[in-house]
Amino acid sequence: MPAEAKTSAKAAQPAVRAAQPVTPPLTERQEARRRRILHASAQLASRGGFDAVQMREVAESSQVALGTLYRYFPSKVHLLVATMQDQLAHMHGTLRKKPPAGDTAAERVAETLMRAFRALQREPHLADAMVRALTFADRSVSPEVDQVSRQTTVIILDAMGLDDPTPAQLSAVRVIEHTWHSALITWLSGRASIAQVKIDIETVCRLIDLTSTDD
Amino acid sequence: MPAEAKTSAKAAQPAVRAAQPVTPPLTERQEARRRRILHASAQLASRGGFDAVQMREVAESSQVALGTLYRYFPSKVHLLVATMQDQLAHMHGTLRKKPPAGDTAAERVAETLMRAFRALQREPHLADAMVRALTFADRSVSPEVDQVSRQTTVIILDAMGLDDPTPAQLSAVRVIEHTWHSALITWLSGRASIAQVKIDIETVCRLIDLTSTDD
DNA sequence: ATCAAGTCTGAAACTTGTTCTAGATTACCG
DNA sequence: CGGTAATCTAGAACAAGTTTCAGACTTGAT
Repeated sequence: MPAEAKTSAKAAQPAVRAAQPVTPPLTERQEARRRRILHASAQLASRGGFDAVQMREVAESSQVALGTLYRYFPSKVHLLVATMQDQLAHMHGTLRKKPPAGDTAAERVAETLMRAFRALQREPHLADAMVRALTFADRSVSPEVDQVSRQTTVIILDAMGLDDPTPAQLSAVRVIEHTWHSALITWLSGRASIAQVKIDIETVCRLIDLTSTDD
Repeated sequence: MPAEAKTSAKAAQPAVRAAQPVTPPLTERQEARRRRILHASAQLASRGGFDAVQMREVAESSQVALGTLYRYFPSKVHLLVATMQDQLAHMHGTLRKKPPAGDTAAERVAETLMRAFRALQREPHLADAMVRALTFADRSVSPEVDQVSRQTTVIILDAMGLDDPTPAQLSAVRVIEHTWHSALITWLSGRASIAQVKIDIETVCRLIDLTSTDD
């Protein structure tokens, strides 16, 4: 049974279950299919954003039957969130190579996020598709969205240079993530400029300084 | 021509235009129709959230033809954002009556937001519909979403007790709004507890203190 | 009161996400 | 190799948002 296909229908189990733990063995061809699907998804998204990722087209592009696509990713949102996980992994790798150079944790986090932001600016449609999916996701996608969130947290903590953060620091990180997502949305929907997003990120990163002295 | 019907199609004008300025005279019956629609929308949303607001049902409930519904609100998202504007106005009125009592601006803002949060908890499905619509909105809804954002800003500045905020304070307010929206989403999708949202709000409100001393 | 323009209605059509089905194909076990 | 269960395919079918259209109704101006 392919990766995300655990919660197959959206009417069934109310309970949450882990997304990582057990990845039932994927045969090579299945792995290849999964990869083709994600690739097609990213490609279509890079063109027209969320709306351009049409399930029939993804299926066709990736040489897979519609039913199979739905077996791998139980909904369009699942697919796009998985696409985001994929891209995030890339980005984390890239970021690791050149760690941010700021003096303070706040500066390094801001720099890291701005770097990520510039990467998103290169593929604004892709960014649109992924971010919209992420915020539109309902409970049935929670495990996957949570995974993205955890991954983001790791990236930020990395930038801060922390191994075991205090609760106050985790709160600050959560708020930074909130701001990050929401600022992206306002940018994507044309309600905020790039400069504005930069300011917001820098502003929220000040919270980090607050946690070293205060609380 | 009814209120939001300015940008009638989504393929037409790329330009943004004001939502408030000119409200071409609405006859009484039109005003009544608009009200019925918003009422039906809120009612359906209060049951099953975003998914339960089905355009055909809204039309039927409000005794209006489907085509008419679309003339008043060019999409489901427009409708729900308008519903949110409506509810926000209510809330602002309610909040005005009992201003928050905290000593610092940060406390008052946090208290105000928590009060709003408790109101949303009373109608979680309605909250779901409105917030999901807000974050899912694409550029064609920008003016309306912006209006909601401005309204929220006013509420927060009210709580801070400010007349003309500095740029730094406006940044802080924007970050608070980001956090507010995103925290709501994590709560609505079951990824964060009420307590967690409270902490996030309190955390981000500290930024306000930062703007009085620093910068 | 009457006419023209604009609005509203009811119903059908179209689009795209999602589900379902019957029949091939593939993977694995003995 | 043969059999069986799981997977995949093609395609129809369904659901809900959106568009379209012909005809009835309102409104406002003359």
